[in-house]
Amino acid sequence: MEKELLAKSDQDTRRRLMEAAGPIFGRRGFKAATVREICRSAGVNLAAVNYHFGDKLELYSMTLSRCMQGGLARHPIDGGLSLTATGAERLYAFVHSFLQRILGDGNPDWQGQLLAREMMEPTAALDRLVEDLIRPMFKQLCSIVSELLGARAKPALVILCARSVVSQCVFYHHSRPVLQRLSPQERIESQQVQRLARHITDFSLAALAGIGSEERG
Amino acid sequence: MEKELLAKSDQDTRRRLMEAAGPIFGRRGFKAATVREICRSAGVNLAAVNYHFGDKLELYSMTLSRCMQGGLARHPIDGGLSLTATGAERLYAFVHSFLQRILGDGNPDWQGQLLAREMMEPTAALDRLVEDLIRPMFKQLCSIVSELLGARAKPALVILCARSVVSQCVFYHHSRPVLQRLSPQERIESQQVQRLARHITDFSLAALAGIGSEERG
Amino acid sequence: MEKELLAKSDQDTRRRLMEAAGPIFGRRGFKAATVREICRSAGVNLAAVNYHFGDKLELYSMTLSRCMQGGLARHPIDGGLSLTATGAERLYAFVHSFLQRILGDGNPDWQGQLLAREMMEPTAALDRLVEDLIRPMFKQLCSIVSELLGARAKPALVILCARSVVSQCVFYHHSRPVLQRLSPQERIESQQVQRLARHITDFSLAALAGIGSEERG
Amino acid sequence: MEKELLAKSDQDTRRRLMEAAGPIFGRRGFKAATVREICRSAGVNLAAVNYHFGDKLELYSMTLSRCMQGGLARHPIDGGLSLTATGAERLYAFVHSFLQRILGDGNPDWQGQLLAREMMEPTAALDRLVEDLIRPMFKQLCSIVSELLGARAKPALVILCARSVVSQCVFYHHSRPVLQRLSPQERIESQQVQRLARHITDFSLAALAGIGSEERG
DNA sequence: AATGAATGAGCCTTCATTCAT
DNA sequence: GATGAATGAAGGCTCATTCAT
Repeated sequence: MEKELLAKSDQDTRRRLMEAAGPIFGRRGFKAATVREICRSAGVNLAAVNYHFGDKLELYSMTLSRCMQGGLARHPIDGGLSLTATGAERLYAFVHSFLQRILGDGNPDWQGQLLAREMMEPTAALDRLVEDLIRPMFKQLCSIVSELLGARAKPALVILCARSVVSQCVFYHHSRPVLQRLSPQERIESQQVQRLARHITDFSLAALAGIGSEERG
Repeated sequence: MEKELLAKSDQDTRRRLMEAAGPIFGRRGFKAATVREICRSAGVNLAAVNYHFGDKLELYSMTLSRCMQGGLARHPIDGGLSLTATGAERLYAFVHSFLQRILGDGNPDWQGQLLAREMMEPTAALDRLVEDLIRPMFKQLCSIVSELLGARAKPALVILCARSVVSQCVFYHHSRPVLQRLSPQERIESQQVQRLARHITDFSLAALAGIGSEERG
Repeated sequence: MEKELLAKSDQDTRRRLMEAAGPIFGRRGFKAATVREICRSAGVNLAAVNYHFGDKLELYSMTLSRCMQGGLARHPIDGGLSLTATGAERLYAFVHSFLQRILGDGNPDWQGQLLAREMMEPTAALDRLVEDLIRPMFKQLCSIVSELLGARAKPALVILCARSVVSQCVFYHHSRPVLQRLSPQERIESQQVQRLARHITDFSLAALAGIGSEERG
Repeated sequence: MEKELLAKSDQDTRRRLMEAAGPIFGRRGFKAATVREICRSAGVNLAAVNYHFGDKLELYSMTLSRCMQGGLARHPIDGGLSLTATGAERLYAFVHSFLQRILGDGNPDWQGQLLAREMMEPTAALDRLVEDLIRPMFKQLCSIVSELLGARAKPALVILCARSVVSQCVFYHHSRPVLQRLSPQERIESQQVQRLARHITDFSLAALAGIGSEERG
């Protein structure tokens, strides 16, 4: 009856479980992650997952949605730019904050992995993820691209170009194991984020400046 | 007697296993796929995997490399270009054959999924895959990019630009579920491959034409 | 309801497993014994071994050490001798309790077989067995031998003589099948234990009295 | 059709199998030894065991009986002593040749292990082993003991004493793993055979000289 | 006569889940 | 409300054996 005095004070078992589940689901994937490992990591009883969440899948869903909300809160889409920023500045800000989110140091990438897995092997949770998080972000990028394209900004071209920009960012996350093997000496880490953001921005600015203005030979 | 009329047409248990393993590993991933399901699907005995491949990982490894070699055979990197092709033509050929390999073909999507999974969650098989297939392909792209950059082709820049090109291609595969939800009306299928290849090439050509020659404002 | 009437009388699955494991490991050996047979014999679920012991080897290890401790508890090394006992009395007590342990008791032969197997074909469990149980027992025998040798008790000789004593005891167990075939009419059973203990003690006392004092002819 | 020219010339596959089977059965035991390992070691096809011997058990039986015959041929029971040898000399010769057989260097003990296993877990083959090999050897030892006991040589005492002698020899084989752990620094190898034979003989001679002549107090 | 290929039974282990306090 | 104990289903793998040349 003095249980409340212990660290595992009653109801926060739920919270501990979700905090432990995030990295493990992220690293291992839904199937390969085990309830045992999560419970051990959370320091709770093996039966706690079924008791608090019913089953493994429900714990996964909860973890995923909590992860989304957290990511959105920590890295606002517009990175706190002034309204007078140029298109190039806004593009750099977008790219840099995107890279920061998926390559950054604080949380060791499990959030990125968790979302990336969900994107490859979608569950019902992906629909909400797209509407709440991804679509707003993509619309913002489209407006930046649109501004940079100026008169050439037809809707179809804007979307294609926005995809070209964002693809360069996610590439460094999705393909990281391949990149590490192709260039073992290069460290794709947080110190490199600036350099990568600079290149992606430059590449994209040049592309946006040139595309559509001349006919292809 | 001659043979059984349908199953086990020759002594091709090995081939049957690999053909059955591809889609299953692709759909489920290495861990979640079961040897039992693969054997059932191949119509062979459960122990056949051990006999022919030693263990599950080796079967996976073989399947993976056969999958990529098959893709390369059907869509050679240079798409049958003449030696007099311009840099722009070679870039288009590269991009188009790449997209064809991962989006086109009759085969559903299991080949793409298989490779995408391996890149996100590498097993021991990735090392061989990178050395045997990815690195040569990447080097070829680097030579194209280098030609297009001309005098500005410093090694570091060439690599970054090659990544920017290839990232736009893989994006359409890795992020397909997200794209389908962002633009439900758009059908990202083999008919679209030409249009996408055209855009990626144009975007990249413009970028390669402009990058490094002028300072960013 | 109270409980089930017969099986699973308490929460003694652990104990039931160890009791079932003893005879089976003894009869079949570690490798040939199967977890399935042990669980069936114990009336518990197949996964209980993993839950309670981690794996088969740990169950074996526990069974082994419990078996030897049980034997020691039933037949203490010094057989309840007074402190004023002579060396000859202590030697007889040692030999008699040793034989009782491996030949006597109601239990059939599985305890002896279990230990004999482990000594011939050691697993990781033997190390612990030697340190915890065999070495103390051997040291006790050495002290008895040392007392009987008196002034001739050089360390090397003490060890060799102690081995000579203990070897005569274990022989009746290890070589039982051969002895039964050599002397079919003789019943090597618990009734004979006293007679055998008497011979081994006499033989060893005479040896210890004579060895080292005279040159061999 | 030129198969006869190869090393695996036709029929000696049988011989190769039996030669390979001996050490493997000896080291691992019947159950733990695998047909695969034996065939690989013999350099023959996996199916050869079943083809030549019907099954694994028959190969084991053949190997065992061949091993017995070989052991008998190499180490004659009486070690080539002159007929004028004293009892003490004959006892030493017996002990030394016995130890040589089970601890000696030439064949790395697999024969001893094979026989020891058969003694602990007898199959039908043990009967023959006892009659052909062990009983003659034991009778010879009895005659030596009888000579040394002189007037005290009652049949029952002779047998008990002969067992006490032989038990000290086999002990160094059966309990070798325990001895290695009890005295890790001591190397129980062929160089030691002489020293051990000397001790066992001295111990036994002293015992035989003293036993039965005086009453135990 | 001899073998590469294939098989089915069985092994130990792991898993998410449920039960009985 | 929360947990240690127990469970049944399944997984990958190994084995001796048989089949089809």
